[in-house]
Amino acid sequence: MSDIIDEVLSSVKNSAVFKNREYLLPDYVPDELPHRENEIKKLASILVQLYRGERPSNTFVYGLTGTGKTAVAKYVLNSLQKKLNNFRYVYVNSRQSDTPYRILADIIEILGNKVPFTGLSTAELYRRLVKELEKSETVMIIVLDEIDALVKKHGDDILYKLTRINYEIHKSKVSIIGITNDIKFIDGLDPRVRSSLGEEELVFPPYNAEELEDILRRRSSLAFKEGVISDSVIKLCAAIAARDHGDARRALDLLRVSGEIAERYKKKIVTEEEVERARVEIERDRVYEVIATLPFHSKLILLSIVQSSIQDRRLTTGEIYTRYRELTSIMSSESVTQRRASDIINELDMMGIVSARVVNRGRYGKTKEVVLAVDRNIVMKALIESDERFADIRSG
DNA sequence: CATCCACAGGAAGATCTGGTAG
DNA sequence: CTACCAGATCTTCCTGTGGATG
Repeated sequence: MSDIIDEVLSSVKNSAVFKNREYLLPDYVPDELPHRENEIKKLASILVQLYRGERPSNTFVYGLTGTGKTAVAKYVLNSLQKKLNNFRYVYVNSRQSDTPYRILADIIEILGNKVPFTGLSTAELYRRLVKELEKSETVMIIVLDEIDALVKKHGDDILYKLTRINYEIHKSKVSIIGITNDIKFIDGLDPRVRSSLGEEELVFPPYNAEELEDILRRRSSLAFKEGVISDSVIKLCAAIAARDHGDARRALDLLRVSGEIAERYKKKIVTEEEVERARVEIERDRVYEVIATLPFHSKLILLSIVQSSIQDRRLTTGEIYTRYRELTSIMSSESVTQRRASDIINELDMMGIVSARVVNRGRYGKTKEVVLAVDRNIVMKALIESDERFADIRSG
């Protein structure tokens, strides 16, 4: 038994491919951020107010995913922290902590106080945060990453409260850095929030293919052994990611998974073939994961879509709902209303599992046309494996 | 050219879970 | 114990709508 474990362990230790895989993981923050020098400079010059103990302007940071927004923010704050000791900062990812309650709880916890996981009112948490800030006399920088996700779900109320917090505290000062992928989202904000949060703005352009190549080269020389990665593989990964709005994270993932695949098949070098496989595998894993964690009725709606799709025919909400009702009656389960089903279809669309678009068919009404956007076999696999209630339902 | 299909999707609130405070 | 809270999910009720068709 332990032979097997030893074998697996030694295969990782004596990897033929990787020198140090960590450098390719998404949460690794490199010592230098190539091609983001301008952004670093701009952000630093905003935050440099801290040097005089003043509150820096609230700042909006825009840029598509994988353009280095988070990395730059963390990098600048960490570097400043080392040089100046007169401020504190909190980083909150508002996709993970996607409720007002969690945001406040996270901030308070990082400040060093425990709060219950649930049960209090947000007003109470806000009060506690104020109290916590009044304990000491510092400048507090709050970084809210991916705030668009939060605002979409819960509105801009918390943002308003956070921007107003300076009027309630006297000893400390708070400054907010809001990071967003979605530029349009600013327009939907309450004008008061927009003006106070957007005192400064910083835009991150996507990386172009050359810049991506450079980044990949630097990282792969740290992560891979000599000669494993050829220049053409780098170029391919960069090209794929550049096509997808210059997402560096995507490019790095691609490179890492390609390496993992090469390793799994006991190859000594990574070729274009592994990159292609990696691309497929990354997408498949993402889809599987998303489906497996869906709520029960969302899964049922999805199953209805799979079962009623014949080739690439587009389905209407009504057709899907009819099949869904059949399924719930077979399973003797409750069913949700069509109103809810319509929202669920929209959710599946946003996750990229189906593609839905609203069409007007004149006399034949307004509806959504829905097609499955992923391989049905993966859908079935994910459904069957994630919930035993689907175990005996086969496609057809 | 008005009609009317087959829904879209907004608003408000109900129900339930899993919690706190005193 | 009571009173209360947030958040997820869902319902009920609703108004809105582009264009094929009679």
